[in-house]
This record gives sequence, structure tokens and C-alpha cells, in this order.
Amino acid sequence: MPRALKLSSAQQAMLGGALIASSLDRHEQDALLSCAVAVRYEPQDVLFREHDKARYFYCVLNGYVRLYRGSQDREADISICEPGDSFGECLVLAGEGYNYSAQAMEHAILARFDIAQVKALLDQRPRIGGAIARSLSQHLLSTMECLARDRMQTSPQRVAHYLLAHCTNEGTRASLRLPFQKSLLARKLGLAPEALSRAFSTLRTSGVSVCGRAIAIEDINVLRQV
Amino acid sequence: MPRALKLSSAQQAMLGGALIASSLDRHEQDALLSCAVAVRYEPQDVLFREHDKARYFYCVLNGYVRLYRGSQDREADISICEPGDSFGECLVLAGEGYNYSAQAMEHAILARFDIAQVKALLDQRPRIGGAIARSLSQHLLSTMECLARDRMQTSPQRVAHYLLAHCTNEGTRASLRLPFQKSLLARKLGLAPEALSRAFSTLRTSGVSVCGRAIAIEDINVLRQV
DNA sequence: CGCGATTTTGATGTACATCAAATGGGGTGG
DNA sequence: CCACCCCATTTGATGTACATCAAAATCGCG
Repeated sequence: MPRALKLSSAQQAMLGGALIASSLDRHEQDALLSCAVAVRYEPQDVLFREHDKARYFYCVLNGYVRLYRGSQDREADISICEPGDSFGECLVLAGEGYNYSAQAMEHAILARFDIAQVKALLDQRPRIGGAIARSLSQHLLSTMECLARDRMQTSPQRVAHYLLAHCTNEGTRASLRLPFQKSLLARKLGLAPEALSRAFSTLRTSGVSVCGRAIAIEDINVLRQV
Repeated sequence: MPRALKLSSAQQAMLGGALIASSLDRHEQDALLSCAVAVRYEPQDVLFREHDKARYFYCVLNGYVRLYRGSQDREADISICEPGDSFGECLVLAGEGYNYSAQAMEHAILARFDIAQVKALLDQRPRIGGAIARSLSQHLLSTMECLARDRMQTSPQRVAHYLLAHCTNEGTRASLRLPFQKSLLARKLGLAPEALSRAFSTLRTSGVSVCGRAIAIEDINVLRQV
């Protein structure tokens, strides 16, 4: 268990802009943030495991966190959380234990919210329930989209979609830098690392060139065809 | 567009017990239900399509509704909604258009909620936001579970899990009756109908016997091994 | 009893996992 | 600054799960 620190004012500002708090007024934000502390994890640290009693939910301030199910024998990633994303907030409303495990990738700094405190806050500040609902809506939509893509698209198509969704384009040309290792991207897309590598090489014929974490796209419209 | 009817008192009672309203007090329930009417669809009717402007969300009273993405060429089911399940409620909080299409299976009766009215209600009755959050939590958890299972388990394992989750057991023996066609179950599990059929025949060696929609399980514990 | 729809069965193809080995790249210590 | 090592990634060979296509079989129902 890492040590808990007070949230710095920069961290508070960042949380105020995160989806989970962005629809709240000043007072409500303060009330919600009063349930939170900052915690820091080392790469590979496990925050909690499936079925653990749930005391906290989190919002990522820095780094990345993977949510996954299964034991070391056979694991499946459910989601990769980036700065601004929250996870476990559904436990404020329902459930006793976590439904998945969480592991920090790289060094990660998180805001940790005490579930019992937030629960107690719901009566005084009922609009916080709405804020949580907004965050859950977003999660639900992206999880459904992920499920539909897994079922409908091949690996090159899923990779192409990821690239198009994350690239910054200058005209018809575009580029991006992966924010994390390829093996993590592979798991996010539900692929083995080898399959991601092969998907990239398939996409070479569609004008995608990969150089380490830097990726260049010759023509966005060609990639959209895939 | 089907004609809208007032909710009968039996339907109102059913909705009061559904997840989306069950945490609300009398007045809040009445307020929420005042945004709803009953609508009836014929088998195969499409309620709405992906990207349509979202005016309503729904709660199933009778029958089944499938939520899916993609065009007729290539479709993937996201969820099969049963009586008591709601869908589209995330649009009260975020988004303009539907993110998936919805189609009635068999004859279906639904409660149809006007999104704009419910949105307006959120300020007066902020705890309704919490009620929606509870419903969304449940959806999110089940969608995540579905995603994880798709990625981790083979078809016989997913079928076995469905059976164990839905059977009524008498001692070590158990049985169930499928509430809908096998082809629908197949889509719910992300399989082609043929694959479901083959999964059942694989499970015969684990003591599962299928006779039309009636299914008998010789020994629950054997099936859990799968 | 017979018809259409659903399900099963068989044969084949494809996407992706898995295992094993080669390649490459970034950081450390010399 | 360079050599080396470790780990991430790529590449190749093979296996498996499931989709797809094409019948045959069965079910439900008039």
C-alpha cells in the first residue's frame, strides 16, 4: 500500500477538468475532492485484485493503468485507463468487491476516492450521482464499442481505427506517437503482441510506417478504407 | 412508429421494481414514470438505428430486444435486453445520437421515456441521476464481463457459463428452458448459430442434454470444470 | 401430412494464438 | 564513446477456434 498524500492544487485542477467532476459546481467539486488523496504506484504494481473488498475508486492523474480479469495463466484486458479516466466508480452505487484487477503501467499517480465517504456524500449532494452517471455513460459506450469491434473487425481494422482516432493530421497526411509500449496497445485491442506486429506490417500496404513508437500515415483516406 | 399508450398500473408496478427506478422513493418514481408511455413492437421491428437522433430511452416490459452495431452485411450484437432491462438511458447524460441499433425479437412491449423530459427532471429531482447511475453500473459491469469472456473463453466455456447462470438446480442436477431461439443466444454469446450448436454437442460429454429449448444438466460440478 | 423455418452436421477456409528463434534498440558500465 | 546486455519487437512455423458455405435433418404448425 503506497502512502497517501494531499492532492496538490495542480492535481485538484486536473481533477476538476476530468469527466467525473466536470459537470459539478465549485462546492460540489470541493466536496467530492475532499474524499480523495493522491497515491503513487511503481510500474507493475497491482492496485487491487478481482474480488477484493472495494474501499476505493480511482482517477488517473499520470501514467496508465490496465484493468483486467483472469489469473496469470490466462488474462484479458478490459480497459487501459489514461490520465483523466476514472475506474471503479461503479462501486459507489452497486457491489461489494472489485470485478477486475488493476495494475499500474509505468509510474502512475492516481487520485484515490474513499467509496464510503462518497456514498455518504450522495444524500447531501445528490448531483454527484449525476456526475458519476456521466462518467459511467462514457465508460459504457466505449466498452460497448470495444465489444462490437472485437466481434466485427479484424486486427488490421482495429489497429487502423486506433490510429485514426489518435493521430494528429496535417491535411491528408498524419502521424502520432504511441503513449505506451506496443505490447500494452496489443492487449488493449485484445491481441497478442505478435498479432499487433503483423497487423502493422499488413497496414504498410495502406501507407502506415512504423518506427519505434513513432507512426506516420501517408493518407488518412486510404487508411479509412481498411 | 407504434402508437403510444398510457402505462397500465401493472406496468407501472413492474417498472417500479426495475433497476432503473428501484432506488427511488414514491414521488421520484412518479415523476420519472410521468415521462414514459407504453409502446408495442412486432417481431423484427427496428426501434431505432445507430446515429439516429436520440429522443427516447426504453425499459423492456415484455419480450426481448437486441442491441447491435453494423450494417446488414456484418452485424455484431452488443446485448440482449430482457424484461426489466433498460437501454439508451446513457443518452440522458451524454450524446446526441444512438450508438447502436435496436430491434425487437418476438412481440415486445416497452416503456418509452422521453429523454428531454427526464433531462429537465434532473434538476428538480437530482436523485434520479443516481438511479440512472445504478442502472449504468450494472450495464457496465455486465458488458465488461462479456468482453472479458469473449477474449478469454472458448465457445463451450461461454455456453457452460450461460447455462450455469440461468439454470434452476435441484441438488447436483439442474435444468432450464431457453427463453428465446438458439440463434439469438448464439448472437448474445458472439457466435455463429452453427458454433453454438457445436458447443452444445461438445458439452454432451460434460452431461448436458439438449432437447429443443429444454436443457438438462446431469451434474453442475462437472459443468463448472469446463 | 407436408411446408417453411430452425437447427444440426459436414467440409473447408481464415484469423489469430502460440511457440521458438532472430533482430533491434536503449540504457549501463567500462 | 563504445561494447554489451536485456528486453521489446519482429519474423517464421505451426496449431486451434471459429466463420462460412452447403446440405441434411428436425421442429413447429397449419
